Amino acid sequence: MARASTTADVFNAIAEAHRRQILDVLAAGEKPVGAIVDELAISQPQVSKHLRVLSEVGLVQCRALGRRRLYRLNPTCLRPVGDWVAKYEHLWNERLDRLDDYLSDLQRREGKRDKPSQGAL
Amino acid sequence: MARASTTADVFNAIAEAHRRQILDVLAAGEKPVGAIVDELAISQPQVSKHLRVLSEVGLVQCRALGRRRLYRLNPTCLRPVGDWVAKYEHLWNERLDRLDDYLSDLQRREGKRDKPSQGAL
DNA sequence: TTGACATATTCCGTTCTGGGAATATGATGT
DNA sequence: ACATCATATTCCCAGAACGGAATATGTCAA
Repeated sequence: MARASTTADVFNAIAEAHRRQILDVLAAGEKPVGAIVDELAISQPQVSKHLRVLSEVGLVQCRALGRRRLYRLNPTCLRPVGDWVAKYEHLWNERLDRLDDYLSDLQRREGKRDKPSQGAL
Repeated sequence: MARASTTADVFNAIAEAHRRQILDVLAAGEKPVGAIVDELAISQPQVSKHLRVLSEVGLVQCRALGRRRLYRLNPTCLRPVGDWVAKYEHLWNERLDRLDDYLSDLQRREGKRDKPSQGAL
């Protein structure tokens, strides 16, 4: 079967560092291809190809203006990624979470902090 | 140059759906390879290969116990991904953000809501 | 030691990739 | 019509991927 297509999935699309850089540039606002080429050190054909991938997964949208094409970020498509990593966020913030829980418990119950907070992992 | 190695980067490592599934399984706690093979519908060699990739980028860690190998999630390595998508979170929550801003302005200034909120994007 | 079990590795084939170079498409201005 | 600018596409290549099948490694039990 070989590797999945980069356009199969937002996860595959953002696996490429250059593509993430392009999204970062577009996060500042709608821009024509040339502006991306200038900001990053990528050749124009490469930028166009990456933009094609990003647009096929819906991460960017295009609008023609004269002989330029303005690309704009469509951040909604990053939600699946955000949701997926969010599941792990509390794990790498575990220490802080426990502190928060502890403080919340202190505030709420005023001295009855004894919940063992189910030590999974 | 061809495509980047899956072990080059956490982003590349999690691009594969099967690898994300494995991480999801391990989020519940340390498990031997066989348990992952049972929970998911992936052959044992494939699971081992995916675990190797995940371990090379640091996403999982291994511990030998008898003839089994217990794999455990190392969620810290997902932070770069979390941080990267976090930059976009406020964009896909924009409507809520604007509502929040609006309400804050209402509360703070009591009726002077006229700031055009700089329409970037 | 021998056999059964748990996991890792190697070999193979198909598929898809990112980059470079060259070229095609398309719009603007004169 | 023409030259120029802005972008997209095609052709090519080396490299890497996943999956399957087979095999190697390593551990326990008797």
